[in-house]
Amino acid sequence: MPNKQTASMEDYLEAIAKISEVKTEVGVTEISKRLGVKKPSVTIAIRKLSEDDLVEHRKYGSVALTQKGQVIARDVAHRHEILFRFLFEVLGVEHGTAQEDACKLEHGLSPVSMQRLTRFVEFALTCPQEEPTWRQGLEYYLKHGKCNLELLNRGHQKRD
Amino acid sequence: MPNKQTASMEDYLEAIAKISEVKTEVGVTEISKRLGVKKPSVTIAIRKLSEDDLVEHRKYGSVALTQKGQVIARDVAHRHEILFRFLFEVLGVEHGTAQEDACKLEHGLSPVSMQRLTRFVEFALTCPQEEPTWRQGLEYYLKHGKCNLELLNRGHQKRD
DNA sequence: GAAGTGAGTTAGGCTTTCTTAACAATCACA
DNA sequence: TGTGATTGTTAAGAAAGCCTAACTCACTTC
Repeated sequence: MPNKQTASMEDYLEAIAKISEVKTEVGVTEISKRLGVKKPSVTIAIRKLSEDDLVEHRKYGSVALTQKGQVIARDVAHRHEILFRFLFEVLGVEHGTAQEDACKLEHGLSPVSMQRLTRFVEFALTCPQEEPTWRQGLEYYLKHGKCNLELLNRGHQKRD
Repeated sequence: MPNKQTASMEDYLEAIAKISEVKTEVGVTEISKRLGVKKPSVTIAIRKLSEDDLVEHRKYGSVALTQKGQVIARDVAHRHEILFRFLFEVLGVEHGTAQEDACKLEHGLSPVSMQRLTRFVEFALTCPQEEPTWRQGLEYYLKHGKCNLELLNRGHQKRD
């Protein structure tokens, strides 16, 4: 039972994970700043996560993810990462916007679609290194809203 | 002032629009079935939308979108459509899942990203008709998780 | 060791969205 | 025309998330 969490709770878990990459102690204030919510909201969220065994927390102490919490946090972060890369690197969306959008989308995509998107992003960023045409064609299309026919013709020859 | 609506209200508007494509009268029960919520929820939502001048509604009568309501509904439907086509036609996600996911994502994407995605989907589905390699390559990658090198080599020759 | 400061918590309240249960209007048709 | 089924509405309330205000705790500093 991977203990399905709400979008909001997933955000808290993700935030805690991100902060503990950088700091040894994760505090309520830090989480509150990162997520743009007030401290009481954090306290309450932590209580809930704690009841679900996703974080470790003693009153007035610092917060830490449990094993279970880490699993979910990693999953969310992964979803975020993929979406961000898709928006930023493939579609060329501006950095900040891509981050914001990834934050919102990361909770709505089914595992199946996520898996497909992951593959797609990998494909887009690694596979066609020696085949510049389609990424170039995409870039052109994103910019101009129509195909670059010249590029298309240049890029390949009819075989037999 | 385009009267920013919540995800939920957008769903109601979209549903009303979809139903009125098929039926002359849009009823509470119909909306309720389509969105999978109970009728009182619909009544309340309609009251709210009515206060915002997005739907026309007399007690016990049928519901209709106003001009303003139609604008928003069309926009939501468009976002849905693009996301669906991306998931279904480009990524090959199963029809039902693609619909569900599109429903969730359609509220979270910024206009900028949406515009880019639209372009991308157009590009993917129309441009490379004479250039089978990249879609084929993608298909292969989605299935096997790695590049089809043979296809890559077959698809183009080094120029000069 | 008392006082002040910053961090964390509790209490109470608001909004959104949904629910169930009970009531009211409308319509079809005998 | 009256009655029963369908449709729509009201009332009351629950859950999730957020907020402000007011409190408590812990830690530093003199």
